[in-house]
Amino acid sequence: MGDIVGPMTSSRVLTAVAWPYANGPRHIGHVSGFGVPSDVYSRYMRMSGHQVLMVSGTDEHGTPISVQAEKEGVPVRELADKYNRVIVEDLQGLGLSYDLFTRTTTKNHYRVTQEMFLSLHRNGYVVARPTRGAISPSTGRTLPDRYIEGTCPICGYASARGDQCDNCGNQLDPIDLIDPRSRINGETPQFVETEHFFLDLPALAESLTEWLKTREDWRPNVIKFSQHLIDDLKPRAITRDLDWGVPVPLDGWRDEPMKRLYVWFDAVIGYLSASIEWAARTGDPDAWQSWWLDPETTASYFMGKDNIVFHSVIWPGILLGHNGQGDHGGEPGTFGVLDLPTEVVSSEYLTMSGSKFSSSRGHVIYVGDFLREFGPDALRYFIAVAGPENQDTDFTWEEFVRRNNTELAAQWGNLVNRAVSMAWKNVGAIPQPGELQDVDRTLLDASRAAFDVVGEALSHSHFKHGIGEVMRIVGLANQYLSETEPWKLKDDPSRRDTVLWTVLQVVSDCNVMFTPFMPHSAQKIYQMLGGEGVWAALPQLRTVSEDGGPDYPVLMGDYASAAAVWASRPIVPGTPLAKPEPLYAKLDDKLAETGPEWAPIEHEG
RNA sequence: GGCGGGGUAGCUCAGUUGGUGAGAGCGCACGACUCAUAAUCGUGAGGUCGCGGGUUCGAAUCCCGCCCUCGCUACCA
Repeated sequence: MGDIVGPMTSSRVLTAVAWPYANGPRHIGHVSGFGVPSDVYSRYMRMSGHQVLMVSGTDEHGTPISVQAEKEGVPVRELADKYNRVIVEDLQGLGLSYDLFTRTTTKNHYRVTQEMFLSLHRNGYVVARPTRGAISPSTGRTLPDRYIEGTCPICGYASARGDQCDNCGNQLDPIDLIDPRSRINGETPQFVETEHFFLDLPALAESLTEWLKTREDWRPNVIKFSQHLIDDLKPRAITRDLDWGVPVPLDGWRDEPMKRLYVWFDAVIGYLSASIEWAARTGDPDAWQSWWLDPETTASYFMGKDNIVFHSVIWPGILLGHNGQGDHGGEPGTFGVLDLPTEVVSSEYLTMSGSKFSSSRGHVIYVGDFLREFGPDALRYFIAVAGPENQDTDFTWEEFVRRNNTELAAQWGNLVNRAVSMAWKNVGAIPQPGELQDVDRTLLDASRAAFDVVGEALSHSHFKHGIGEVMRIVGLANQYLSETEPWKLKDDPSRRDTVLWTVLQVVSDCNVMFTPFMPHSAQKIYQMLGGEGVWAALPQLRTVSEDGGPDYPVLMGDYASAAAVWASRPIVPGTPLAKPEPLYAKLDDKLAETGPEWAPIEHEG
């Protein structure tokens, strides 16, 4: 059995995955940033014996969802329901193994969010103060800076955004714009004095700094960016003038129709509320505590780089304040002394033609469309091997077709196919090996050694390195077949069977190591080699109820009972084999030139 | 403007704490094999490691300056 490598000695792992925003369907850039990496990590951790709790949900509050609802002419809750379901189905289709994927519009989430707020308030880390902000006169809602445009007071550019002028690059305050107007409906914003609650980050700065000093193994961009932010913290408003969100649970505020908690304040609390909901749904309401109150638990957060500030500063600040561990102390809050993040893993951006995915510019490939045409493992493979792990990465159909056809299908799929075919044709079962030769042992040793190398890489979220090492073993196995030429050993069946057994064992090993990356095909290969039952469990879509609230869909799954273990699994000679079917379909080269109908490549002209 | 990431073979990228003659895949050329999804295996061509200085016995790898590019810049999510 392969050792659990690296510093991961704790047995419990909390995988906290960024919450997709439910104002529309998600594109492949989103899932390449948080979805697939967090799932590969969680599946690996489960296979190596850790108890994993992987939670997330759709983020459904905030101005953009209200705006989108008006645009579509539906009530805001209806809009949230619609995109919640679309996103849930996309993530299920990808095979992301959430222990619970829920949403922020549950009663449970409202309760947990309000308790967190109250704990912070009691400890004095949340304070009310008057502030001036823009609102829409027709709706009374907060108008975020970027929803305001006008003429730049510095350069005279007519379409400057409220926060920054795209023409001269200067940072702006929306109140300084000449002739300001709302980008939503063109009306003139009203700048009003209003009272809001602020998270007192300066009162948490010292504690945050001390904590951040202990975080040494984060990706460099995350740690540097965070340290820089902490040098200059200002109090941050955590309420908005809005009717869509979690109410402020204080007298005088509770029934105020236009005061709600800021969407980001409630969204990060989702990690905790989802854990609590998960515990309740599994019949042990206190089970979440093992992942939140035990400092030995590893808590790994996954997100795109635009979310770093919320996970490395704001959320830890909220936790410290709740725990009474800020610069002026306090009492542990409602939920006890909660663990801060151990790892904050941030991805860069998947770009298209060098720019961010953008639905408004037609630069978008939706997850649902992609899955319908190509299936989950082709996308998962691509993201793992060519995703934006360390730097912005351009998605091209040409690259996707090439990776799929020459790597996934030709190198790995064909190895499985040729090995199983030969054994099936000659023996009809997994052959009985004779005495091993050096060439056999060399390949087997390389394959076994890879478990530690790949495991080490995955435990540190080095996905490209991990999957590259597995592909290297696949290459060694193809070389091995060229050298040993089992198809020429008809007059030496014992040697032939030894070679076929060897290569099948290595196919099995590679399949174990590919399992976190491609659970769907891993299950098929497992069965192809005689395995029975569930090897790599997939998430299930369930409809659940909540007292006093409407039913809603969630993803859950019974992953612990799956057979997958991170170790070489001895294949059993004599196990009957069937004629194999190709696992990975090759794509038409024309796709590389034209793109699919639903996302055609635009040629310049 | 400030901060951060990149700039390595035609393309996409690896290159741990500076050290044997700089790597992989794809593409290209030639060859081998024919079990397999016309897959696989071998050989070869091809690089001033963005530019200019510096530290060092020695730098793609450290320091300084510059150029190009992408992103972030917190009350957008």
